[in-house]
Amino acid sequence: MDASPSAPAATRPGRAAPRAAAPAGPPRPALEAPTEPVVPDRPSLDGLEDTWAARWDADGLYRFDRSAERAHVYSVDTPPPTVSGSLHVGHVFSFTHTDTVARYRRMRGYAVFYPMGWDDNGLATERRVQNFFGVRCDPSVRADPDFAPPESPPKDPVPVSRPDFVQLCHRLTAEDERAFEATWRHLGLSVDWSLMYTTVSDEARRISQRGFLRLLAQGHTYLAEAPTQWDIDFQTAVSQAEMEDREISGAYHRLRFGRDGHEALEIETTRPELLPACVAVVAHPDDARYAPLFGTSVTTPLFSVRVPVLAHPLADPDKGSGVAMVCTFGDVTDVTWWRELQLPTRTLVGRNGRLHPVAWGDPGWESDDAAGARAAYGELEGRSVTQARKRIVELLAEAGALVGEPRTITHPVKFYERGERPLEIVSSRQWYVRTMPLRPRLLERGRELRWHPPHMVHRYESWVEGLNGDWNISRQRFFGVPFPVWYPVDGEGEVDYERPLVPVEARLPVDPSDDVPDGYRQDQRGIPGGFVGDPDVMDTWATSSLTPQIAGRWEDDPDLFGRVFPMDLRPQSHEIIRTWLFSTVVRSELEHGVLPWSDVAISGWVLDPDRKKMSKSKGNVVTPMALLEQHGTDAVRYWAACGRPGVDTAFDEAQMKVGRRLAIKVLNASKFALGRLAGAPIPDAGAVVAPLDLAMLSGLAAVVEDATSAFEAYDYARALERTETFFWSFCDDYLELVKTRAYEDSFAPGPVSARAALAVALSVQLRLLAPFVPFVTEEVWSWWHEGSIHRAPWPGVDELSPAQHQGDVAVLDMVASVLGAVRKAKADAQVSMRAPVATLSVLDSPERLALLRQAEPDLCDAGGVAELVLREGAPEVIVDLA
RNA sequence: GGGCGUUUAGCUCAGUUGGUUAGAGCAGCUGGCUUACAACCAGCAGGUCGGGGGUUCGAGUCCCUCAGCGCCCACCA
Repeated sequence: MDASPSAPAATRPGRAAPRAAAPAGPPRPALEAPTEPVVPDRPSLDGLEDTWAARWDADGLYRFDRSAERAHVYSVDTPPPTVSGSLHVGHVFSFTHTDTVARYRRMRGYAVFYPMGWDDNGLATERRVQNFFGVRCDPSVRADPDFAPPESPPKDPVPVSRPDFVQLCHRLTAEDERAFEATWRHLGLSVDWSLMYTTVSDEARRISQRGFLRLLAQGHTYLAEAPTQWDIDFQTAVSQAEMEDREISGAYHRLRFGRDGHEALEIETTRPELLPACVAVVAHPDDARYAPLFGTSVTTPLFSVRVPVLAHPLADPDKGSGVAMVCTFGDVTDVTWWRELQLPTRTLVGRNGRLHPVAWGDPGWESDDAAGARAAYGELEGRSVTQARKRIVELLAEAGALVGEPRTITHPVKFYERGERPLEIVSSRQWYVRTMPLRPRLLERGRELRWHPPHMVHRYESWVEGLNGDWNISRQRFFGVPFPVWYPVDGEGEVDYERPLVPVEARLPVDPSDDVPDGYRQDQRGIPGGFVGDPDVMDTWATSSLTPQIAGRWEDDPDLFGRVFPMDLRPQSHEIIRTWLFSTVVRSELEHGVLPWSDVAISGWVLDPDRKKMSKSKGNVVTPMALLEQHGTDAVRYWAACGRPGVDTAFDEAQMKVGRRLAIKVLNASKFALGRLAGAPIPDAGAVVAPLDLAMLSGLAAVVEDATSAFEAYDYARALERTETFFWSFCDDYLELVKTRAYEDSFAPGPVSARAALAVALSVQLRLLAPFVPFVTEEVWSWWHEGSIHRAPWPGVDELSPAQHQGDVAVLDMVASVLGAVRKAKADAQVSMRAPVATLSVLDSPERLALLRQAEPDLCDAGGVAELVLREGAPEVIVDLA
């Protein structure tokens, strides 16, 4: 509701009581007096984007006022788009939603902190750089001071050094970012470009590294050698949040395990190639079939390795034969069994996805037939997982250890979301953030957040509840934020991972592959008694989880940070709740002990007309700039703003055409209204006395209240819908009804009332529409105001006084319905709407006729009615055309 | 397997605590150059509100159940 202290909390019969006192907001901006209207002869939408975007920039219109106190600040944790190509229509959609909210808050008087960031850190960028230039990062290549990328991408990628590769990343992202910014300006996003940040900048790297060091100092992060989900193509570890299931085809292979003096034990597996890595077989503790075997051992075929038969509740009696073989590591269940049953480790698959050499017969690789195992493994070693699978099936069949034919199935397998081959689990050393102990707290925090729409909280909760391990933040990649850590090398040349060397915060950002830890010299790198730098970079989310801190310049500018953090709004799409939203909550909780924002607004996806998510791979992506130029920005924004919060919305050019019509209507209706106001001082709302005018303003007051409460609830779409509906009936009915009276060259109360009502109604409606169609409303506002509409106050019902106390909406409704009957009669008679009506007879109740009497002349003028007869009777309208 | 959302006119969608004959836009059809707007205006037609059951004086709205579609999560041998 209106926060202005001058706004009377008036209650009227039949209207809901004012809502509970709004939280202390900023003072309402003053509404400047209009100037003499100057209306173009032929108003047009063409070129408005360029004109006004340049003007807003020159005027610093959206500059954040950093002197504002926290209670008067509205801060937005804008999602930084990934710089790996181009923006798409989904960005336009969701960023428009946020922009309408930011514009609303600004008009409410808030100092809006609305930055833009570019996420140019990470694998997506590496991939784009590789393809764009035709290069491949090879850390073993030495940096070339005269390095230049190939003129055009060659067939075979050119290996380049890590520093040169990173330079190319910077170069390409900088180009992309310029194009992105141009698109956003054309879209009219009201961001403060002086707050722009990138996730690979020195500032972002400093904050990211500082955040890591704080986690380390407080024991929230640790280094561990452990089974790790590994992408064999990208050659990097992957966290749970970056994994997805894909249904692929596989096959059950039934294998025969030897038992001394007994019939063979049959087990089924989809990964027979991991048989050499088998460390146990398990069955369910309650499975009577296998209970006698618990505690005994069986022997693997081909490799003759004795493995124990163990009981574990995760074994499913209904799956396969009810016995599973445990390998290190075939899947995450193997990891669980390995950990909980304290099984030995026999790793097979290397980081390149091939089976590495194994010392059969040595400790850890004992076999009853080491020579046989060596021979069998010789057929597999060096092969890829799929090749090895094919070969071992042949070997098993030859050995008579394969029962029947493999049964083809389709089953879900874990993939890296960007990857092309199934993830393998390898043992590796990684940095982890302790999220598991935090889960109950994180669930509480999730419930404290205000979610828009509310049901999105379920996605967060199911994610947190389903976490199965701490957050792995190490990535074995090149273009990212390095870990600010070195390790001492002892006299034997062994790296001591237990005592990492860290820099003081004042040194950040550092690159440990280039910089030297305090107390060491560069020539001690990699030698006994010296040091080595941590070779990895952080997970992209380890940096992106700090966007509130980066945008708010945490520690670098404490005054600013104190005014914007915790932030008010996190806008984002639902697909990254488990990554960006979750990780941001984690970091804020660990570092600051608070939620990073009070509200989160989740936008839906843009679907193509076939109801599929729009994506590049389907080739159905329309570039935003082309769209904006074709339909006009306001039209595209209108389409976007019609998409309900959190609801997937069809890409619909027809809806953009509707938006364009609305924008044109705003021009034309304004031209009409303001044309009547030229040449004399514009009367204010106090001059509105005609019942029809008061009725219209009363209706508008209800729209203002509705639009305001909708925006407060982040339902921009409802605010637009209510405003738009009113605006069209305002044009179709009210403007037609008052046209004649407003044209009258007179200062009698009637004509003055009409002109005052037009001025007030236009002013209020333009401001209600400004967050949605910022260009056309600014254009029209400029015809009769000095300043920008986007710094004008959001309308309050007090502006429509005294109308809200005296108006009766029923007057306008009644008159409009009779006018509608007149129009229908003319349409039925196939005559012009201008055709005269000799006699218009209205039969109705005395009460309704009384409503009509209050606007008799307006009705007759609008309908071309010569004689109006009002009679009591059963409701009927008789139109007697001349 | 668990969960969330969704299903209203040919299409895209409103429908806020249950309350007259269920609304809008687009597309369609019929007319109209009307000094704000022909990039316009007026009018018409079009729906057993996914199926079934229940609560109620009254259900698109609340409850149960089934189905379709979409998504999220899951230990996937």
